[in-house]
Parts: sequence; C-alpha cells; structure tokens
Amino acid sequence: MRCAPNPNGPWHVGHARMPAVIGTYKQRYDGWFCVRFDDTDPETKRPDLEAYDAILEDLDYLGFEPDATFKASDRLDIYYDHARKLIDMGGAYTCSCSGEEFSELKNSGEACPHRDKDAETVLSEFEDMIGGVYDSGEMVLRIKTDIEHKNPALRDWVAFRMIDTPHPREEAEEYRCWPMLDFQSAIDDHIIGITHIIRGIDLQDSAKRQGFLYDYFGWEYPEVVHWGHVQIDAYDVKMSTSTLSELIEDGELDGWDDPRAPTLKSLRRRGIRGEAIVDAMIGLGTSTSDVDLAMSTIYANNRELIDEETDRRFLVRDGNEVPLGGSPPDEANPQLHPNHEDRGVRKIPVGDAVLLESDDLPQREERVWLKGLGCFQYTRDTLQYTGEDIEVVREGDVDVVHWAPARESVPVRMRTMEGDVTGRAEPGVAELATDEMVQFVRVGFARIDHVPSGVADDSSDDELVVYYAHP
RNA sequence: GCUCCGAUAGUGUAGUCCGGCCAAUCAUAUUGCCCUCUCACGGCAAUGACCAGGGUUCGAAUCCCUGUCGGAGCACCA
Repeated sequence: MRCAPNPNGPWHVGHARMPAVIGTYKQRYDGWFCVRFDDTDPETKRPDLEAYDAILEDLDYLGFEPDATFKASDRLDIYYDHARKLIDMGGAYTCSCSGEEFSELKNSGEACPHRDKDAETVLSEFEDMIGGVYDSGEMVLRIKTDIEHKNPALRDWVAFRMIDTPHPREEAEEYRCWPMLDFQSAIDDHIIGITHIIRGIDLQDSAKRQGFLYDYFGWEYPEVVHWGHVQIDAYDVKMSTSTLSELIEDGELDGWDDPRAPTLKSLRRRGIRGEAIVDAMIGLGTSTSDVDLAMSTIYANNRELIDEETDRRFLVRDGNEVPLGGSPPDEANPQLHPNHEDRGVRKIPVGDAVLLESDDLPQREERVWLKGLGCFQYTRDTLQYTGEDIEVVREGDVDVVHWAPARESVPVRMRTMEGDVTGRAEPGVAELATDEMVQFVRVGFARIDHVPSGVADDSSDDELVVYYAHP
C-alpha cells in the first residue's frame, strides 16, 4: 500500500487517516507500505521543501515507519520512458489545442485534429516537450481513451504538460515537462508493486482513467477503495493546509503547532498520543460518505492511555485570594494519584492565604473543603479552619475544591483551543520536566511545555507554559 | 447540464453481499445514580437510529423501483 501525500505543509488531523488505516492493515496482514510524495506540480501545488520532513515526522508521531519513501520528482525519467512506450503503441498523442478548445470538442464527443498523428511525429514532439522546447500551455501529451465515452471525465485525458516554473527541489529544477497525477501515480503504483490503493472520493474517476493506461500496458489494476472527507468538530478554522498556511502567515495562528490549529503538530504539543488519533481514525472505517470525527473520541482514547500514569496537581485559573485563619496545618498533602496510593503525596506549603476559582468561592458562613488540607468556614472575609473531619464531606454537607497557596504558587500560562488562560499552580509544578503530563484537578489534562530555568518570578517573561489537552 | 457514489441514534460504527437468530451491535456523547478528599478512573442505568414512498415476499435495515437529501468528477491541481 502507499500513502501519497502532496508535500505542501505539515499534516492536519484528517491526514492521519491514511497512515492509520494502511499502517494498521500492514500490521494486521503482514503488509508493506511506502510514502510517495506526489510532487509533480511545481506551480499551482508547489511543494514546500520543509514539508517532506514535516510529514515524515508526523507519521512517526502517529507511530508508523514507512518501508520505503519515494519522491515522484526523482522519477521523471521513468515516466518519460513509459510515455515513449505508450506512444509507440499508439496510446498517446501530443496536442496543442487550448484547454477551452479541447474541452468543447471533448464535451461533444469529437476528436481533435491531433489525435491521428503518426507515432513518429508524436514521439518527436514529446521529446521536444521533455527538452523544454515549448512554453507552458503550448503542448500536452494526451492519453487516447474513448473520445465518446459516456463519462466525459474519462475522455482523452492529459498525461504531461509544460510548466515554466522550476521545481523547488534542486534535483528536479531543470525539468519542464511534468506528468499529471493520474499518469505518474498509475505508473508508480504498478512499478512499486502496490496491490491496494485507498484514496479520497475526489479521485473516484482516477481508477477509471488509469484503467486505460493499464490496458495498454497489459497490467492489472490494484484493488481500490474510495473514502469520503473527514470533518473534525470542535474547530473553527477550516482544515485545509493552504488555509492554515495563510492563517499562520497572517499571524492569526502562532504556527503549525498552535493549540487552535487542527494539525497533528498541535495535538502532539498538547500531549495527545498518536495512538489515540490512530484508534479514532480506525473507528471511522472506510465508507465513501463524508464523516464527522468528534474530538471527544480522540480525547476519550487519550484519557484511557494516560489517566493511570498521570499525576494530579492543582491549578487555579484567575484566582481570588482569600486569607486563612484559625491555624490550619502549614502543609497540605494531597495524593499524587487517587488510584495509586503508593506514589505518595505532594507537599504544598499553605501560607496565610489561598487562591480559589470564582465558582468555588463559598457563600458567607458556608463551609468548603480545601482538597488535601481540611475544612474551612467562610467568615468575615476569611476562611476559618474548623478542624473538622473528612466525615463532613462524606455526609455531603461540604464541597471539595482545589486551591493554590497565594504566596508560594507559581504563575502558569495554559494554552488552550479557546485561547490562553492564566493562573497559578501549586509549587511542585515548577519542578516538572518538559513533556510531562499533569492532570490539573477539576480542570483537565495538560502537557508541560516550558519550565522557566530560574526561580519563578511574576515579573519575568520566562513563564511556565502548559498546553491543555482535554478534560 | 452530463457522469459517478452514498444515506443505520448527537457522532462514528456493526449488520446489507447470501432476507428470518435485528422490537438492530459496540464505542463515544449527554443525563441520573454508586464509588471517591468533588476531577479523572471504575460500576450501574437511562436517552437515542434503519431518509421517504411504493413493490417483491409468509417475512425487508437487508432485494427492486421512484423520490428526497448529501457528496464527488467533468482542470494543462493533487
């Protein structure tokens, strides 16, 4: 099998579907798959030189390693050779009609005057195409199919055209005569030995078009499956590489890994495992209708993967400072993980005031349980320690909330899909390493992205940054 | 306009080929309860679907026809 991306940028979430499915089939049936960059249009689908590696990185993130990697732009001579053979067989002709002219003839089922040229003329004109004698638009090589085919999309399609713009890859910058996807991909699929093709419904007619080519060469066409488009809920921005590229260019997004971008790099930075994405993609199956993938499915998969191993911490968003009274303990010791007592407890210095989220501020005279610390009653603008037992919580009279010490907490910037949130976390969070996952109690899972090297200081720009993953 | 393709709960999916075991599977979502130092995890329960209409048949999600809705192609893009 093959994954044949157009290297025009890093992958968005939808792109994960192809490697997820063929990678999984490979594992299941002891198969083989390659990545083949179909970079045969240096102009309108101009390849981005950085995208080749970016895509391979994304693939690695998803947990797959291709058995081989090809670049179509390395293989022009192969395509030229096959075109020559085809011309010998009378299966192709050079045509200098303009696009509109040919389109009109085609739609009425009429052959153009170039169709009956003898093979020698065609071959010599094709060599001139390769030699760059013609300018863009002057000459194409068409596959002779059936000019009266009932589906106009299949009639005498273009196999090679001239492009004046040099290819961005140095190795390919001299070529001017480029194959169209249908030709290049057809030849490569056979030569590489692809037995099964999966591709989008937009290429539904490709198999039929390429069928004419396979008939000329006496080849057998691979099994082919077409699937519909994937939409992801939960994103405002359109999931298209070119749209994302523009948004980044305009500064609307910080980069391909901005938490608001529907890209694999973004999910990766948020600490979502490739496996969670792959599993969600597998669940979509391969139906030809368009599907909506719910991000919640990816989140649920990820939660299952990380929940057991992720320790709990406190983060208070937009905290309200409340003084403490009544001599509470100096230190709080909530568990690192409720299901794993053996991991021990955190040590959170309490101080003389704490931060609470607005929703958690108790009403006057109401009691509240600061998780890991104890019971307090809100009296005269302070939280008075009552010393009551956990029984008050079990009886259901007292709510338990998370909190952070007002003084010895660390400022945190949490980047989310809805924008940045600031808050303060228990001091232990500053000791964590980049890439570690945390679960902020009653907030959600997040990945530690950047930990300041020096001592935490509110005035410094070097802040602790985490990326929010999901609830 | 011409040519293809598709339609099962909010979402995804199984079942459709070879009609009955489907008053329709599983997951996710939502809600409620249980557990718990309130999150998460786990347990239990509830919610919720065969696009419509005809036909064939003892029997249709499944086969046939029509309609509706949706998607794709008709490029010198991929």
